[in-house]
Amino acid sequence: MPTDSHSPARPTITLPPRPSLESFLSSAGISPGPMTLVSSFFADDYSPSPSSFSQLLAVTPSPLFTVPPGFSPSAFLFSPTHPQSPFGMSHQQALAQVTSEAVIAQSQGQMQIDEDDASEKNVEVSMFETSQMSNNADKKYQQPSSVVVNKPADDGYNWRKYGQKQVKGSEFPRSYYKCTHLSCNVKKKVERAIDGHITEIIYKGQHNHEKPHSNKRNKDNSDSNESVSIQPKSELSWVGNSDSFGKSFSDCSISEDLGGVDMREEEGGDVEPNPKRRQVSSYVSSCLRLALSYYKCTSAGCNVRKHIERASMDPKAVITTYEGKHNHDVPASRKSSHNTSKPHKAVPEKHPDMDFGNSNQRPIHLSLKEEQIII
DNA sequence: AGCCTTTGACCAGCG
DNA sequence: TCGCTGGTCAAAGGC
Repeated sequence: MPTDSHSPARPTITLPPRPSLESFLSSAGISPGPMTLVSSFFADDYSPSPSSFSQLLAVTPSPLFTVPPGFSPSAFLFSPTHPQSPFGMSHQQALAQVTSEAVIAQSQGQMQIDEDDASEKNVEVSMFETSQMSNNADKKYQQPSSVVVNKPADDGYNWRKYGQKQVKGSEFPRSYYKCTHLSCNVKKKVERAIDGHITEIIYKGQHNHEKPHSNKRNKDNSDSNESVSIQPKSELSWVGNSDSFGKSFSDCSISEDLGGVDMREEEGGDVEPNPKRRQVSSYVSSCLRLALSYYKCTSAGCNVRKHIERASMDPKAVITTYEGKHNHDVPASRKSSHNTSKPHKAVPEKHPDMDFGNSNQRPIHLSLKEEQIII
């Protein structure tokens, strides 16, 4: 049994500053600071009818960047209705650029594991759709597509599925893939949400080769309608239903209060909500909210609720909103995912999602989550 | 023909 | 030791 078959610590990966990303953000007047790159994912199979599948990038408060004064979220939200950003970059291009940053970092082992600072500025990456996005972002965007649930995310490499396992607490199995490249031992696990969307891709090992060129199979992947929607995996347990997924999202009635979308800092946070953050928050809240699915924290006595919604400004964007504050600590087994100093095993859960530890809930959180890179 | 997915069985780790 | 669970193997079949 190879040593990498064990469950090692799942360190939080910190994306190092990368020039292209920085320049991209700086072009928007965004400087490094407490901000988060938020991504809402288009999810076609949420839709009752086939439609395009892509991704939406937005920026909301996060530990990574700061919204400058005068920042206009509407100017930074990329959507099909705002295909061209103020930075001369379509949202697809922006997506491609940002996501490719992550993939490059992953593939080159450049993600830095910063255990000491992980909670403050980590970017957890859970999705890799990037090379395909990079290459075919615009094209993909225009193409109708449906999610092919049985295929892994195309990250540019070729994978062979070698196993599938029913994961406790999930209706969907976990799939195991190996890189098909000769002598490359990279593996990945693909976990899926109850709705069939990929929620987490865990890479194990590093590719010792370049990404394959467009061979037939790869081309097929690239040109296929395959896409995935990935939501950051929850650190808490949630119950709920997704029955409302797929509901019509043509109207944009906003009736819920926006208290749950207050952008606040992590627990302990001292932090006064940045007006500009609120701007983002309010914008997202008032313009994008369409209830799709509701989840409730399974912890006894905890009334925190999570809404997964489709953005009205773009029906393919999925927005997660948290309502309330956890009155309990993060379950120990899940805490360990933040405590990268100790190995831990994956924790079964009923639904994928994100959490913010014991912190105040954030409405939207784009968490690019890279589980582990084992050399 | 080659590569892939599927699927049941097997193995190891852990409580 | 036993049962549970996650990870892997490998045969079978499909594309």
